[in-house]
Amino acid sequence: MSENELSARERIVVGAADMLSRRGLNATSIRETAKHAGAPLGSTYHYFPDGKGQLTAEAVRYAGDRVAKGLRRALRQGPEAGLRAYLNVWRSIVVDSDYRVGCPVLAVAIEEPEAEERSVALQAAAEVFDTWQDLLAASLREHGTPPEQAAQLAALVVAAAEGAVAMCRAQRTTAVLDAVEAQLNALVRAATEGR
Amino acid sequence: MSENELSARERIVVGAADMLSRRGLNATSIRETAKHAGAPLGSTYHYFPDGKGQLTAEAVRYAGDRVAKGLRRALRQGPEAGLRAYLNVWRSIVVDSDYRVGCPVLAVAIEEPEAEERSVALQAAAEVFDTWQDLLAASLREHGTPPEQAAQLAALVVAAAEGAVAMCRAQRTTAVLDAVEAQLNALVRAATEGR
DNA sequence: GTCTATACGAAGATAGAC
DNA sequence: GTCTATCTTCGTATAGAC
Repeated sequence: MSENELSARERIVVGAADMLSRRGLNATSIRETAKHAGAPLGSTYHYFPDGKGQLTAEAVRYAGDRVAKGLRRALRQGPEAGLRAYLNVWRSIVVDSDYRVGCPVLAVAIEEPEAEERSVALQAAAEVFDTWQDLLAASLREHGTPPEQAAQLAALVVAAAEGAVAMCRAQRTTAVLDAVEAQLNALVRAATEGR
Repeated sequence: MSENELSARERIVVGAADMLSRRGLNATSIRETAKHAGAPLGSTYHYFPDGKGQLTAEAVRYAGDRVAKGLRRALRQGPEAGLRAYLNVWRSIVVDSDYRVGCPVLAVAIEEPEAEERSVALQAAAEVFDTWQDLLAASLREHGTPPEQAAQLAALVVAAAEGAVAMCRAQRTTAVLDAVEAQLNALVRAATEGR
């Protein structure tokens, strides 16, 4: 809301997203998130009265929105450009961090919610995945891909990117990301060939 | 090693793999793993003197070997059968657990190793991913797929399955897994068409 | 060789001082 | 309204009794 520098609340959310993408949900403590943002522990419970779940959900939505924004822009030049941009985002994140950073949404998706009711953070993760898929699928449809094929291919793209990022981190190579990009590129091209 | 019932050590490893696949690495405590296996906490440090890293690495290898064994068997009937079996394993795991269980190897892959040196558990995860890819790629090559294409397609299959499992857990639907299966099936069929 | 008891730190969360 | 101090629980790990 201020012109240039982020508010304490924003710094906490951004920091939480970063920690999630490095260490996973459980290893991301509110304590350290606050410290990293230069805020006292009590502040986090002032800004996020519902505790860790609420903060995590906001961090997931923040990260999801950033990727979606970039994807939307790239998709204006067509599905192939969108795919390239999408995969490049993930490749940059992985390589620039020396294989230490991955996807914060995935990190939240793989941890069992403690309570019976569905956690708000997991809900947020599902919505982010849906958004990414829908953006890709809509663009494919607009470029001549039949609806069902478009939805399937969009799901494959998102799933493969998520898996590839995690695998590349373990293997400390971009090999899987490169292979996935080659295969998906060919698929998207074929699916939009007739225009 | 005994005929039918598992040793305490084996029960600990199996339980650790299960907890990893539900809650992730950090939320899988040695304490609870021991309790779940009916063993005292001290025992785990007797069996796994190097602590949590060692136990985690063994759990990852255990889970990886189980999947690899099933995959190897299914691949005897060709790449399409192998793909079907591979995806069915993951679908069963996700659905039978009411979307609470995922892949323990992925869980280990996404958490930053604390020390500078590469953790033994992360190393184990990388090896499991490699094994799965290699099995699929070899089968594809044996059925006429050119080597580079076989390697790329195998990487896509493993990455997409990993991502799809995580996404399905968040969304509480098998939609992504279904979409991924349809797309990969067509790809594998096309890649082995000439036989 | 197995396990009880414990050390020590850090987690989530809150009460209540400023 | 912001933050300090603290409660309670749980984490890894170990010392040393059986």
